[in-house]
Amino acid sequence: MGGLGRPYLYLLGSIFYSNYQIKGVAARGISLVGAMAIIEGTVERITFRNEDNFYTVFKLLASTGDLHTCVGNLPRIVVGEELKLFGEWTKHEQYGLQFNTETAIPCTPTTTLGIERYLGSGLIKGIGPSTAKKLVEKFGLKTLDIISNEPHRLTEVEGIGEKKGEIIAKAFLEQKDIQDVMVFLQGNGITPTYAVKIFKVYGKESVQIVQENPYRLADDIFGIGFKTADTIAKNIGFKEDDPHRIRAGIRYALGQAIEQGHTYLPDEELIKTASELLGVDVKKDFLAELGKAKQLIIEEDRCYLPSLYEAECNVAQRLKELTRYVPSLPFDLSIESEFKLAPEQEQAVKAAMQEKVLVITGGPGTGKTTITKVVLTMWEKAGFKILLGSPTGRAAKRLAEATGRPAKTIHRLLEYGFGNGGMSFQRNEDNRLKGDALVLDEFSMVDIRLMDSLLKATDDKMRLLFIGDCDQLPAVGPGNVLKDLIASNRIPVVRLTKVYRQAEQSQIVMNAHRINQGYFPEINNQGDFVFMERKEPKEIATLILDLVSSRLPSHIEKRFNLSDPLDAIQVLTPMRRSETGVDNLNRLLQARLNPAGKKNEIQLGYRLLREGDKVMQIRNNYQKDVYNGDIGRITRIDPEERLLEVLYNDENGDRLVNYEEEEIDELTLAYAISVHKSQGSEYPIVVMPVTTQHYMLLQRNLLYTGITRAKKLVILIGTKKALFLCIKNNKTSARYSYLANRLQEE
DNA sequence: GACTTTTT
Repeated sequence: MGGLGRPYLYLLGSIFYSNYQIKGVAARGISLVGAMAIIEGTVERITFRNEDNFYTVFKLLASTGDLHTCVGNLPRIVVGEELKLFGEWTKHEQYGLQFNTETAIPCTPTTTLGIERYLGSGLIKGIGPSTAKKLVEKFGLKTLDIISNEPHRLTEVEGIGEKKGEIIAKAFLEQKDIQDVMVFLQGNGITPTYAVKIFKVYGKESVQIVQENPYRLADDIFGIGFKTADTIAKNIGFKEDDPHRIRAGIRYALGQAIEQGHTYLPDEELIKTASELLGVDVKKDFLAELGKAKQLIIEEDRCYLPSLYEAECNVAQRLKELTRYVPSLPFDLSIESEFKLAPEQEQAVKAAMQEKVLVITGGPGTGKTTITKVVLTMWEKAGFKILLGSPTGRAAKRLAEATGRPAKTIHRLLEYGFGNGGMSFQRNEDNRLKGDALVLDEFSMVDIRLMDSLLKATDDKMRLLFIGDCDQLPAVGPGNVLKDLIASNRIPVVRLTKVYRQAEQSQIVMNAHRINQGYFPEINNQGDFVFMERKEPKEIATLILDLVSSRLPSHIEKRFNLSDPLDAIQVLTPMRRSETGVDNLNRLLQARLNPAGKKNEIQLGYRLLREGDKVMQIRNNYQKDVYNGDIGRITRIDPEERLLEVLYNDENGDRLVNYEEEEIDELTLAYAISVHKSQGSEYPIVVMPVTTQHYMLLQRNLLYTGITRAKKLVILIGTKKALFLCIKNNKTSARYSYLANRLQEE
């Protein structure tokens, strides 16, 4: 049974026992013993159904006359259908005795009533309840035989002409096709959900297509990747060195590289990773072959997926086009004096007046916001219509607050939405953005694809101002856009180095700079930068708990004049899993800081939320005006109504936001959050583990981003070795990208 | 040693 996934079989409107079905049932017979039970009956009522995952709660009227509550993931179910269910009885806390269905096989209806209900269920196009009634009145128990074997006799029924008879017979046969396909697919390790998706795309050719080249599934079916396709291929007897497998594997390897941030891979490296991945020696000829088939773009030794090659070339070409046109505005000294600019900042504003495309980069506290405000004021004075955007919802909100002007996410700016048969940007080369200038903040988070979309939608005459911190974490998506623009030396750049916001003697700032330059931070634990040595992950977690629950809070009021420790202290950690990861720390911190008691709670899946919990919104919600990364406190949970209320505190003061049950998955515990999530936010005090447990994520810019989130105090806990590894690992800047070179090409 | 995550 290996590789078959869940022992799960469901036949769509099965009437015929085809070969596939017999094989399928026989194969599963082994597992239908022991704890498994079998019940049979008619579907009486569907109580609940989720069309996304086919989770269904229904009542089954058994032949004994009992009415059973049954649950399970059934891709297709209709009232009146007779089903044989394989599964086990379970006891649900709230709903009592239930039959948990693993496998459901529709039975051929055995009574005239069953046949009538089955045919009239809507399962077969062209037959409704009244036609079903007439058919059964005429043919009785033989109705189904006649539809499939003697369809011409259907005209004997009053009201059914030749045409309608044909439609009915055809729809009935289609059901049989679906059934065959479903049985074949499910028999080869494909879950019912995907079997339905596959059938929707390939129709009755599904079996043939999958048998010929299961790797096509990875291209054609959303949600099926190389791994699943490979499992299916194995099941139906594909060899490890099958050319289909190798070609698909090469593209998968390239896809993996893209997930790591590369825009291309050099051919040698692609061959090496593909060979390792497939467990087969991949010959270089395959690359050339894929190149010929346009499934790969090969430029010298660089191998690209076509979409990324286009994106990278277009970004370079578009930037060259846009910079060709050079406008100039006078630099207005009267505004400058209002804002009191330092020389470096003045230079940045001047550049923004003169350049068509400009990059301003600098760390926290170097005055990026001030500069932005001055530039906006001056541009507005010149009568410019200005667009403001950020890669994330939260950053857009902050930009709007900081500048007092509307700002949107880049996605909203480009009107991401349904069109052209799918989700896409409605602002594009055919429908460009209107305006004189576009200002983008947190530009380090923009990847090559988004940059491509953005430049396509940018009007030729529009000025572009990109603002970001090139030492922060790179974009999640592929490319190194900000760093490449800077490295190319073809785009005007202003680098802000002087820190104005934090006191010069701040060790946070000083050490952030040291780390950036690859030096070990100065640690004397006298100032605002503290390192506490702990080796074992357990010790680290314990120390974090102690610090956050008792040791720090007693200091907070005296030293920092902060009242609420929960607001003031933020635990940051590089990853989700592991003992010192987000999930575990949240569990521990919730138990310590907000233990169970008289407070109301709500349990959703594995997540437990309690009144008083510190939570974070993890999706933009424009109706509620809360954004991915916003942190608040649960003030009330109504377990009866399954409602929840969160208090957010932002520039506009306190604000209560209500969540209904189905919206609660937009929230997660936020006692500890990932460093990635913290990007763009600042906290008075940051506590962060630095341990070799997080080996893969010990990166310089991750450490840099983490510590620069702290305004007053940062406490690192872990080993000097881990800290050292972090600082030495500058690999993220070594993403394969050719954008800088393309910008330099004439 | 295998990890982070944006957008609608």
